[in-house]
Amino acid sequence: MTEANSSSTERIREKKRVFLAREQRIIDAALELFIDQRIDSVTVSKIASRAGIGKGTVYKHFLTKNEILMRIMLDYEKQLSTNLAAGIRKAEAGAPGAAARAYFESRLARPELDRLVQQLEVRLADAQDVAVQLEELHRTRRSNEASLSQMLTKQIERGVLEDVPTHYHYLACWALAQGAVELCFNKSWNYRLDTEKLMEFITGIGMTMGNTGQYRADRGDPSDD
Amino acid sequence: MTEANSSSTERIREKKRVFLAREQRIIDAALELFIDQRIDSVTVSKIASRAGIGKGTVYKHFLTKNEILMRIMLDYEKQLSTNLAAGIRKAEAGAPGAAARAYFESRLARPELDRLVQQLEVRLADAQDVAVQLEELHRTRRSNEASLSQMLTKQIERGVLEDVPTHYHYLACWALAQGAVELCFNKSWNYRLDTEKLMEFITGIGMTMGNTGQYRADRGDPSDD
Amino acid sequence: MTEANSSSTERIREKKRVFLAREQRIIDAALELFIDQRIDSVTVSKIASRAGIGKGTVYKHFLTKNEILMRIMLDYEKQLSTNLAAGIRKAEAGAPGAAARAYFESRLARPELDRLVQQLEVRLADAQDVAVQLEELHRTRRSNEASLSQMLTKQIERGVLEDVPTHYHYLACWALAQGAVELCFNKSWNYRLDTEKLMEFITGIGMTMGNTGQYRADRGDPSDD
Amino acid sequence: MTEANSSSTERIREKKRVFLAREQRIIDAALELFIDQRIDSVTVSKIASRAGIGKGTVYKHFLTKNEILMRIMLDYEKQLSTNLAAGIRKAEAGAPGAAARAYFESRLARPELDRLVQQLEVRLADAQDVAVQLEELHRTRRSNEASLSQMLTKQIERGVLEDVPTHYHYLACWALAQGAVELCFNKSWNYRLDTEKLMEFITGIGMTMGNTGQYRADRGDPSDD
DNA sequence: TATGAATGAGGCTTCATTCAT
DNA sequence: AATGAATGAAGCCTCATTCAT
Repeated sequence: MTEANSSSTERIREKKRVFLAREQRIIDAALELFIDQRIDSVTVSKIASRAGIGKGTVYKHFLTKNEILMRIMLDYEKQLSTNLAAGIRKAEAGAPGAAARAYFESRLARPELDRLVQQLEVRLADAQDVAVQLEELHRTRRSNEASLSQMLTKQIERGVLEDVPTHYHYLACWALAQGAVELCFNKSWNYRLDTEKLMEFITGIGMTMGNTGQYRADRGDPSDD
Repeated sequence: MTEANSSSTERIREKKRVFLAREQRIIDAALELFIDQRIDSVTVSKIASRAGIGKGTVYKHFLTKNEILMRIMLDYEKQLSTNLAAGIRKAEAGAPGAAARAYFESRLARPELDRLVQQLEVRLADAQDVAVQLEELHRTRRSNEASLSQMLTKQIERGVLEDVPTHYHYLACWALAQGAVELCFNKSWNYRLDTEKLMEFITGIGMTMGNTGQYRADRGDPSDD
Repeated sequence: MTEANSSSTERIREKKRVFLAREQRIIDAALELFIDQRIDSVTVSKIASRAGIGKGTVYKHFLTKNEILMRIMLDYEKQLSTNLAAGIRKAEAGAPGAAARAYFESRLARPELDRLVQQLEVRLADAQDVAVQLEELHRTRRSNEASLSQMLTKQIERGVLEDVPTHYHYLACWALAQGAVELCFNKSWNYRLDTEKLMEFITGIGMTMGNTGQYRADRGDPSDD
Repeated sequence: MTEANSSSTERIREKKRVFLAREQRIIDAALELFIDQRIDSVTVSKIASRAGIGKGTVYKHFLTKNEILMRIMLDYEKQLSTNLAAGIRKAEAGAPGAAARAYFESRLARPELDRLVQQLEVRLADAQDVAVQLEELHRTRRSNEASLSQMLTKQIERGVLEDVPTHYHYLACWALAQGAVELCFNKSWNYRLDTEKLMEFITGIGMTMGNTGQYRADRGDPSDD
């Protein structure tokens, strides 16, 4: 019996594993398509076909097309959140600017993905389905604010940062990162080929923006951290 | 005959005037709708109806729907370009940061419009029709680069700005402005109500970003300029 | 100018006429299909194709498929209501049973249509679109109740009908007519070929049901009325 | 061996019992769902899930979804048939109207179920699968006609009923019952709350419809029979 | 010249049924 | 034997664009 049980349990686990793997295949297929082509030219049919499954199967995993988009956003946000948290810890351990650096590097690591998520968010803004999940996403995002504020308050007290509401600092960061990502793809400018150095320059700005100027934050080689 | 000629000429002119006025009405109607509601819920029908004309008439003015979007972008870009040029002149007349300020203020004057144009650009990126016009738009944009570079080079020589390629400076500006606009509408953050002050703070950053720190750029009351 | 005006007016009228004619063609096509085959095997595509127009055109006339069904119901109900009203007038003019006869004859004139409407009603019962129109239909129906009640009250006072709430009488009528229609199509029974006489028999019952028995209502030749 | 055999037989029987019990669970689940919600919103999935089994298992019991519907109809018809037979026996034992009463009471006992069966029948009318079973259902129904006719003939001879073909009498009954059931659910009328009394009134009509008027059939307390 | 009715490709979603495990 | 993931046909609806009047 024990053997039978364990084998049955294992089979169930195996099934779950396969199921989740297929779900990931759908996500991956969607991602590839979204990055390859215009968002609204990506249809459920194309996603299914690229994932190598039938159209109907997609709906075993996601209730609506929007849920696929949502899932991509949530996955991305989770990763970003983790990286930011690590950066905040470093910053509190005495490396001012580490949080900003972590944030920028995380978002600029795969700018095409970051940009995709930005665009998905616009598209899902008014979607009735996934409205709940979207609100949850926003809440998740805001949940980082507390620790950010705490860290920034300390730096303001130490005179490193300008004495403005803490959210001025991190929202400015958000904005610059957002724009930096967009910059990577803007047809007007991307004929420039030194994107990497440019992004480093911008990251540097992100790390020192709002500084009082009494101290210069470390803008040395990123590999320092 | 002369009279007849002139009256005929006038009649033609009048016709042209009416025609152009209607074209503007179409653009205005489209703009209002785009800002009011989700971009892809704006149909040619709605535009025509709000402009007070028939759907078919729209196609006497624009070959495709995309051309309307294109036109909105071009009009906006032209205005922005004018404002920036004025800023550059001021900057060369001895007000470092004036160009950046002009740029930020121009884009942040009607952030909803700026954002709309950003989104339209994404949407038109791969459109086959209007591809030519899009390229023209990009060229227009780049045409400011020469004067910007000239101005920035001077500031670098004077030691005001970091000695990096000039486009680093203005692209960072572009990015921050881009993100600032997006910030105004992001659902995660816009529960903040002091948008105006925040935008001022960011404008200040935009004006000093990339500064060497030897000099502090004017960040005083905007009305100073 | 007058001529121009009148010709323009006429042209507009002509257009309206053509438009309405096409609308009727859609209704007719739908009706034919609904009567020919199972209700849910009738698709918008089929309707359009039988009406000789494109699928999209249907949606110029009706917002949803359900609105087509609704329209069929409303048209039918209007006719029925008119006929019933005439019957009530006759009854009040001294022909007891005339109302019931009018009602039965109206519904049994085209039983396949009456049955279709019954089925459509079931199908539309929970439809979110057309919910308003459905409620209106119900109100229209009920609006006949007042005059029916008045007439029946008189007959009760004269001792012709049993002294029960007036709606017992007309609802019983409704039920019998409803069932009679269904009877015409029931596969278990319709091997009988004397449908006409059977319906006459049932109409007779409808006219006398609820009678006290003191008087025998006229059940003679229908052409008497 | 005998023991082994008997135990094996028992095991087979047990299996059969379990199998049939599950089949009943499927039927019951389907019934509950059909009565709860719109017919076409009931899917095989829902049925299986409410029956507490897997979707695939349903297809071990029924070849198609339609067969489930068919089974519901057959079960219902069987019950109705039994009740009617009892009524006929009573009528022949001297209680004219007992058959009609039995029929009405049987159908009006659970009008929602009766109505469901009516609707299922419409839906299955042209189904290719179950066509055979449907024909069988019709035959079952008709099989009552012989005894009904016999009984009615006697009553016609006794002058109780009008001298028309016997099927006129029972088909009129069928029609009234059919309509009465529909009446219970019609949205236009069901704001009335005295359904029970109304149904009694209609049952009374059903019992006397087609009577010559020389005798008044018993319309007293139902519990008399 | 202005119009708007007509079009139909194409998008999303549902669900009865199959079949490998 | 029981399961439920996979399938894909088919339905409804939208909307940019055309063209006859």
